[in-house]
Amino acid sequence: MSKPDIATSVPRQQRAIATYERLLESAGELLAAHDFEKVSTNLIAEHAGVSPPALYRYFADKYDLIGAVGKRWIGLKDKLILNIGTQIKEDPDYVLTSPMVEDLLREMVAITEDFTGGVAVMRCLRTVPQLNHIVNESHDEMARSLCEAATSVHTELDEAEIYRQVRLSMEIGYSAMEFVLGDPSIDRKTTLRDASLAIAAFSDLIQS
Amino acid sequence: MSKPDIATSVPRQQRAIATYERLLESAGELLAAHDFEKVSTNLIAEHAGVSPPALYRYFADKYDLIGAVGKRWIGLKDKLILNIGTQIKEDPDYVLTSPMVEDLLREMVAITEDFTGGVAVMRCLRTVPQLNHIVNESHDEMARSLCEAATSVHTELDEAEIYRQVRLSMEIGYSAMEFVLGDPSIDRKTTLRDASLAIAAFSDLIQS
DNA sequence: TGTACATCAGTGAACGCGCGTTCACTGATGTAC
DNA sequence: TGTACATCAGTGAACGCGCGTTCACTGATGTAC
Repeated sequence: MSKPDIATSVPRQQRAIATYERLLESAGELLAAHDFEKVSTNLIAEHAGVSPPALYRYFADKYDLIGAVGKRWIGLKDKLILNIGTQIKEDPDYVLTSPMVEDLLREMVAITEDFTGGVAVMRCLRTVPQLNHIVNESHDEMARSLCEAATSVHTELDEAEIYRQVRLSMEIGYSAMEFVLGDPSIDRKTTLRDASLAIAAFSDLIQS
Repeated sequence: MSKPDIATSVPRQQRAIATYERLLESAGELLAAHDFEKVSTNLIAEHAGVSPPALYRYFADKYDLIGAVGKRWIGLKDKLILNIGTQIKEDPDYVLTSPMVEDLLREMVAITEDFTGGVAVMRCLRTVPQLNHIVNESHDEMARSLCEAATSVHTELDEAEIYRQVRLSMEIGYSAMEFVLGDPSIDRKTTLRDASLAIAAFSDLIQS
């Protein structure tokens, strides 16, 4: 699924794995420094120290490459959410509160800042039509997962309604992250607290 | 300011005004049907029934043209916000409530749907780096305006804090609009209500 | 009211550019005997 | 342990394409006398 083109191959030799990794890193570094449209395949290859055709051995096209970078970042972020689902299932008395949502947002912001080019990657996942499905699929998967965990423990909850609430929470969380990461002059702590209060205001999963 | 290049001119003759308007309309119609990157200047000109160079009489470049479309839409949206500022100033007892915010969001959604290519225009204002400043300037201007209105009437409010809250409200409102406009399967009414509750949860301007 | 003239509006053809991508190829690596 | 061979990894050069934009020009409009 992540390798749509049968012509692309998975790196096997050490040298190949190193090249693959350098391509991903280069894409991240270049996205951090330039607008998406300036980051061409030729530039990525050059920055990675390989010739342009080398890129097409591992990636079907430009979007497949940038998408692979995006999936790495989004995977880190998703792990935090999946953890919450696990805790809900394991402990029937587990309750989410808005400070916990605030911590979650802060951790996600930290992950994004640690990830090379993370802020730019986050932006262009939302921004580039060909990459959009990656965010949508992740949000959908995460919402389903949380939803399934919550309704399996609290059977009185309406699944469709919880799903909708979680999806909206993710949209709000994502935009709050983009807001604080995009404008360093914003009071980050207060803004993330407000965003968590905002989410708590309508979510049945969060104790107010 | 909206005509950065001195070589571009304002349309004077009736024929010219018609051409100018057709270019804006064409851009909107094409954005509604195709991804931003597929909407080229040549395509816009063709769709408007003029030759490509005609476009450069009125617009410095592609972004100036798309930006002009964006400013039209954003101007309609901003009028609603400015109205609220006016009401705050005129009536010292005027209080905002979350249902009022919900109505505001609904009106903005309606305006966007009525505007040709509005949903696409909204997206690419956020999406295209060269157009980003238009949204940022509008949000900043609107936040300042509301802030000034509120603090002139309620002098106990902290201006910087109110500004931050209003900016965050706008980010959340914008993303809620993108969410419901981008996915027709979402329960629109409930989601806009939740978004208004979310905003009310942290805003000192809104009575809870 | 008619005409001369300045300015405005729009055209046809072509441009340079950099993009993503492909081709035919060479060199590197790993493996079987 | 050495060698032959298959496969993997990466290269140099070039491609077609469509983009945004410009140039030198013609035709349309409005205005002054």
